[in-house]
Amino acid sequence: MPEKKRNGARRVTVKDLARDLGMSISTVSRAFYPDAVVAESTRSAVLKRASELGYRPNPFAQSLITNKTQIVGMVVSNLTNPFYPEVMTGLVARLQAVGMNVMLAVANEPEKTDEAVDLLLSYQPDLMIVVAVTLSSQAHEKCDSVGAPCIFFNRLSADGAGFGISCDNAAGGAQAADFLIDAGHRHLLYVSAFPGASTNVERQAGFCNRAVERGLARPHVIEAGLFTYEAGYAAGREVSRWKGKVDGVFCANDIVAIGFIEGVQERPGLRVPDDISVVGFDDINMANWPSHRLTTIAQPLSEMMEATVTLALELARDQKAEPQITRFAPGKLIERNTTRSRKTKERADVGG
Amino acid sequence: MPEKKRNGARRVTVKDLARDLGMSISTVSRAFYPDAVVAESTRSAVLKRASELGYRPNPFAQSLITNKTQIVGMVVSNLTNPFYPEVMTGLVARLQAVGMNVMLAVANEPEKTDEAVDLLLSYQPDLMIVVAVTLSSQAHEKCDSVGAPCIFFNRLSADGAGFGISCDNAAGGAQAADFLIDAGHRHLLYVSAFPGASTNVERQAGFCNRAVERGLARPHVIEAGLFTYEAGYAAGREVSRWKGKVDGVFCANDIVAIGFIEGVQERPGLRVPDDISVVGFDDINMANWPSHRLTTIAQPLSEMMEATVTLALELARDQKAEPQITRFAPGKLIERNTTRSRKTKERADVGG
DNA sequence: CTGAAAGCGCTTACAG
DNA sequence: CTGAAAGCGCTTACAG
Repeated sequence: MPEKKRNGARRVTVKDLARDLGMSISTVSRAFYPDAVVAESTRSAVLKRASELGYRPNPFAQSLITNKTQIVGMVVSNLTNPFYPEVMTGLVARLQAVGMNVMLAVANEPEKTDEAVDLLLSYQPDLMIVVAVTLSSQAHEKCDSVGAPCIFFNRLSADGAGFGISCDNAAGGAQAADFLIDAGHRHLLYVSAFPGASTNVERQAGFCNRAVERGLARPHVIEAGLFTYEAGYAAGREVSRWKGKVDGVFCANDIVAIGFIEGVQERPGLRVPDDISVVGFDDINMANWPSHRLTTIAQPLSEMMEATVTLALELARDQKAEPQITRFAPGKLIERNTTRSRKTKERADVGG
Repeated sequence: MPEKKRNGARRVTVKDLARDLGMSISTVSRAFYPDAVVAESTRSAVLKRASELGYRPNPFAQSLITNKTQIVGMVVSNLTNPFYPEVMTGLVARLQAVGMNVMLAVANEPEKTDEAVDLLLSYQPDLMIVVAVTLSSQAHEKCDSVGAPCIFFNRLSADGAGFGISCDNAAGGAQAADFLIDAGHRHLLYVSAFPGASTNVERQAGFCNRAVERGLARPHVIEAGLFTYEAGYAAGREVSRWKGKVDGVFCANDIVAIGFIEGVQERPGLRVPDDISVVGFDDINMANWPSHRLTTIAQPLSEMMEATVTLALELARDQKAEPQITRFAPGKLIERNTTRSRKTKERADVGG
């Protein structure tokens, strides 16, 4: 039996429901819009019967009229950093809860990002959420021009345009510097990840500037290049071969820090935290595993995700015209086993 | 300026394009369908102008007619297992490449799975891909009944229905048993994860049955309960306190194995691999990190993903009526640092 | 090979 | 408060 739909179960439409209820389709339709004017008794009758019959308005037909799709286009990359699966899951779950659907595109190769955005855009998402991706300015403009404003989550857009939800990374960097300096470290190093990422730039600036403010030499910087374990590991190996002394390290994020620690310990006799203290950023789950026990600064993730959903809802309703960047204060530094105090007795006494 | 659309850039429609080209909208429309009969010169003219003007057929309007959406609904959970971000990324990228869009739902709480599926279904996906989720049979039936067949990736459906892409987990389990037994282990243990998962059941059966075939006592089984680091860790701690001797362990997957190893070593003097060998399953990236160097069996992930995309394409075209399960042979066991031979001299001699 | 017309499943002014 | 009608952007028999 070819030429037959996979199965007979035709979807029930407004027409069916209207006939069943002996009403016009206009009335039935209105019942699904809280703001539409319709007798309360009519509405409840419609809704009741609809759920019995399993009727749901066809979102495609709806969007043809309303120009709203309830779709959010989400562009992600680099899910090898466990921070992002956490973000994705949290965001998608929250968005689902308010009735929005997430259409996903992955942009692992930067060259393909624009293409991925295009594909997404053909479904006319009400807005875009960009996670851990650097959008070309053409792509960004295109989104805006078809009416899908972009929210940049965590990493902000290169041109500073669009909506942004992030944490105060500079303050986080400063916090890391203060912690290391207070604990007696004098030879600081920043392990940079992707140099084009706002998160990286801000954490580095916050860290280095604070060190200088506190009277130290400007910290060394080594460029790992990416927000990955492998990049951190390679940086760690390199540092392990340095002549110059380094006693306190702040890494661009946790996964880089974890890689760095393993890389730096490749040199026999070089130990974390005995010889070098290492601080990460994000507080991913793994940072608390017994094998890592990484000292780190937590991102205020729930707040950031809530704010994103709230903003998404506003944007989907065409409000909130003015793009703006919202920053949340990072959490307190969580001291675990990859840092230790280097105070001499004397200094310790002075410091209280 | 309220009451004004976010910006003027109205999307260009067939009508616009037809007028511009001086053709009928029927002709223009046909140009986008390779099978439609239209003069080649006409088609290329249309396509050329379309790309100049940035025209793309509105997929919503299209799907209203064709009943095809090019959307695949993807249900995932447990992205804390790094295996799944790898899967998701790979699958989404490949699906994108063939022009399909992925609509994502996360089902972290089992109770909410049906709801998530419902939301997805309202967008009439051509098919569903279910990853690491146990679907209720109602949910599964509902998908089928609205014409969205399900592909279960890796973990098969509880009722064995639907399409499935998996690896031969039983063979993998047997492989683990052979490896451990050949290396002189005699006291085997299987660390079970989620007992309802087909992957878990099959790996366990393959492992235990092979051990018995080879003349050993049926291996012990400890139920960690979930496919997570934490579950593996807890199981490891418990095993570390056992009186009975265990020398060879096969864990339901890598992340459980990594947790198990750290948990079991909590007991002073108990070492992996010196006292206990541990084998995982999946060969996630992390298994090869210096801190883990986990002996494991790789999944034939690329093959599995390719097969999924091929099947998805067929299903989207209404072919392939008969649900079936496809299994790929697992990779060879990769020996790293969490296992070692326990052969006595004598036995080693005998074994060659 | 091309065009005019019907219709997919909805929403929304417009009357009443 | 409700209904008839127009129309969103497309595709696809049906004629020619």
